[in-house]
Amino acid sequence: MTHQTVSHPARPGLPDDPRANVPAPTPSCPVEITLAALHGRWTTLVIREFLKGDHTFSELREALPDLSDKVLSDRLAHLTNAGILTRHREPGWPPRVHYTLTPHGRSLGPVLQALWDWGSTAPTRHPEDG
Amino acid sequence: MTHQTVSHPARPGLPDDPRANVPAPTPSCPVEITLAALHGRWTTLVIREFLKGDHTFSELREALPDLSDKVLSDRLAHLTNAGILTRHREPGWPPRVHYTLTPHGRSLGPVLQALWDWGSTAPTRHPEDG
DNA sequence: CTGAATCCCTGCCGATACTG
DNA sequence: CAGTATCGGCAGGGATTCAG
Repeated sequence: MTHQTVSHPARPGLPDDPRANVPAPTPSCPVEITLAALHGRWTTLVIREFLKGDHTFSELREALPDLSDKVLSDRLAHLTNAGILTRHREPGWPPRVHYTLTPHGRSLGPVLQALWDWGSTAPTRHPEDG
Repeated sequence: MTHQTVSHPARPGLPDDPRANVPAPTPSCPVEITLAALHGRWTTLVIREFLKGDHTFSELREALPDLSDKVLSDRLAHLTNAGILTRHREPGWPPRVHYTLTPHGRSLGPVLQALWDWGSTAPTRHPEDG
């Protein structure tokens, strides 16, 4: 599709939705939901691997050698829980677990694209402040 | 603008840019740059206030009563440092500091919109896992 | 009024060792 | 092979207090 049919408010980023009028960060805010899904180191890189195709645990380990087993396991559980991945354990030996991107997970593509686009147009960087 | 003129790769979220082939999370990745800009609790809500218009320190305190002075100060410094806000100290008394969104900061609108849109289409939520 | 300094508590991430 | 259990370091964020 080339264009979304959801109602576009006059000012981008300011949807006229009741959930937008929040006095504090709340998990029910859609923006927070997305940031929570992407939360954590390595998470976006893991999603990026899945945008190329599905993987098993070992394949991911090869693709991201600096990522420890524990954190990889955490990320996969987190993303599965968020409805971004589905887990499929293949019977037999050796045990192999296959992870696949759900349609909802694949729809993260444009989101990552938006993040990439903005980050590519950075003006002047100020290294301090962290 | 209604439409971006940057080259769109065949698969969204998978730009054919050398910076995309990273073996580990690195600050030079545009996605990481954007996530770093939005990083921290309250950050997106502060940006949201500025999408409505510029504010002083006190006005922000009124708009976000549950946000402590220290964290507000941290966020403003962070966003100023990231080129999203500009700081203007008005002479005279009482001291007032005016913060304004830069063009680069205003261009975060579509990014927040993308985050909102994806978070609005969440399928089934699994409360566990945090 | 604006914002920096300090203290404490919590949660993330990495490394290692262990289990089905 | 694919995880879980545990521990330690470190950075984030809230409350309070102090300064320009």
